[in-house]
Amino acid sequence: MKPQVQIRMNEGLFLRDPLHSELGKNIINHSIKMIHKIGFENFTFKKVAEEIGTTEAGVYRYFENKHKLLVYLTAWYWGWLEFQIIFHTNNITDPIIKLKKIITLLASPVEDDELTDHIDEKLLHGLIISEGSKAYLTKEVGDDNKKKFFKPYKDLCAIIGSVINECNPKYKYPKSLASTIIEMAHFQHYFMHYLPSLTDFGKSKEESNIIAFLNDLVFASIKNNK
Amino acid sequence: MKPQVQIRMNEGLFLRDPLHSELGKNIINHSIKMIHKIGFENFTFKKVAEEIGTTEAGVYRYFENKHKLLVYLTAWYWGWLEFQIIFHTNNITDPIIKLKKIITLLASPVEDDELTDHIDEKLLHGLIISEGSKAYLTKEVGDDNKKKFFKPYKDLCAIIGSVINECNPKYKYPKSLASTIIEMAHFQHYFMHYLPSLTDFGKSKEESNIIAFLNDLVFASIKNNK
DNA sequence: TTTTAAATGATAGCATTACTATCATAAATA
DNA sequence: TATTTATGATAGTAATGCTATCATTTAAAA
Repeated sequence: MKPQVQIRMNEGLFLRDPLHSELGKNIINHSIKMIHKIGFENFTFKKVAEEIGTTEAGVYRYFENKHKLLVYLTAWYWGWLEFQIIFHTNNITDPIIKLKKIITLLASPVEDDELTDHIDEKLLHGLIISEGSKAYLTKEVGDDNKKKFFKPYKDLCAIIGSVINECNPKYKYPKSLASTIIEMAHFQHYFMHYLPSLTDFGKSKEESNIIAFLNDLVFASIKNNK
Repeated sequence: MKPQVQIRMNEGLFLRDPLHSELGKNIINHSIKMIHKIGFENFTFKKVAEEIGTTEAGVYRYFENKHKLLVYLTAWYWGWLEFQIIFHTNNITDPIIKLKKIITLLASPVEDDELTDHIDEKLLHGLIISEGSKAYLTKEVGDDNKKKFFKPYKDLCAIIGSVINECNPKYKYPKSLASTIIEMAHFQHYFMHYLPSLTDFGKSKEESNIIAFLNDLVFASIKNNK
C-alpha cells in the first residue's frame, strides 16, 4: 500500500463526496474516460451510468449536473498540479530554475501519478486541454467564482505569478504572464495536434517545442523589464 | 446608402445563405444578441425563432445546428478582423508599427462597423471572447478543419505571423506567438472581467492595459532573438 | 446484536432540446 | 401565367436533463 495523496475539494462541487465510495470513484474514472473519448458535449450522465452499471439517478446523487462535474475535474486537476509543482520545486531556490521547472511541468505529457490511485492523470490532462476552458467560459462564471470553484486555478496562477515576481520584481505583469503560460501550455498543445498551422510545431508534434517556446516567451519578457 | 463590405463565407457553414434574405439576417442578428445575453449553452433555435417571430424549422433551414451557427459567427468575425487589419495597416511599411497596430485592433473594444449593416460587431466581439473557443474545442475539430471552417482564423494567424517574421526573421516561433496574441487578447479580457485575479488589471478593467501587456510580451520576445 | 440510518438499485415521469417531415401559402422568378 | 423557391404552421420522435418514489442492500450506532 503506497502512500496516497488527496486533493482537498470544495464541497460545493458535489452533492456526495465521490472519492468516499466505490460508486463515486467509478463515476469519476469513467467520466474522465468517457469525456475524453466522446467530448463534453456528447457526454451524458445516462451514458456514464450505463457504462458503470448504475442508473442515471445514481450519478445525479453525486453531481448536480455535468457542468459541476467538469468544474470538479478541473479543480481537482489544478489542485493536483499545484501539488506537483510544490513537490518538484521544493528544493529549488533559484526562481529562474524554478520557473523553468514549472513550465516543463505545465507543458509536459503527464505520467500517471502513483500517489493517486483513483484518477488517471494522463487522461485527465488530455481532457483539461480540450475541455478545461469550458469550466469557466459560461454565464455562471460569476456565481461559480463566488463559490470559490476556481480557487485551485487562481492559487496556481498566484504561485506562478509570485515566482515570476521573484525573478524580476520590476516586471509589471506577473499574473497575466502566469495565466498566459498556463493557457498557452494547453492551447499550443491542442493547436499542435488539431490546428497545426496555428503553431510552429506542426510537423514534429513534440511537447518539447512548446516548452522551448514558452521559456523563450517568458524569460525574454522578464529580462526585458529589468 | 453607404458602401457595404461583405465577408466571403465558406458555403459548408450554412444550408441557405443567411445574408441573402431578411429572415436570414434576422437569425444572425438575434442569434448574436441572444448568445451574448444567455450564453451558447442556453441558446436554442426554438428560443431565437420565437424572438424573431418565425419557427424552429425556419431556423433549421438556414443552419444545420447551433454549432454550425457558432462556427459561422466566429468565421465571419475572423474574416472581418482580417479585413480590419488589412484596411488599417495598409499604408504602414514599418512591421513593428504594423504589429503594434494589429495588437491594438485585437485587444481594443470594437466599435460598430458602418461598412457592415447587418452585424453588430461590438456584440459579436463580446460573444467571440466568451464563446469563440467553443467553435474548435469539440470532437469535430478535425472534420471541421478539413472542411476549411477555420480558414479565416488560420489566415489571420498567418498574416500576424508573417508580420512578426518581418520584424525579426530569426525569431523562431512566429505562428505560435501569433496565436498566443490572438488568444490572449481575448482571454485576458475575459479574465479581467470575470476572474480578475488571473490578471494584473483587475482594478482598472481597461483594455489599454491588455494592449500594453501584449506589446511588452511580443516585442520583448522578438527583440530577444535578434 | 439489534436498530437505525445511509447509500444504492429499479422504475417512472416530465419538460425541454434537437432535430425531421409534411403541407399550405406567399413571394419571387421565368 | 406558370413555376420554382421561401416561409409559416403544425406534428412528431428520440434523446437530454432532470426529479421523485420505493424497495433493498450496506454500513454505522445503540
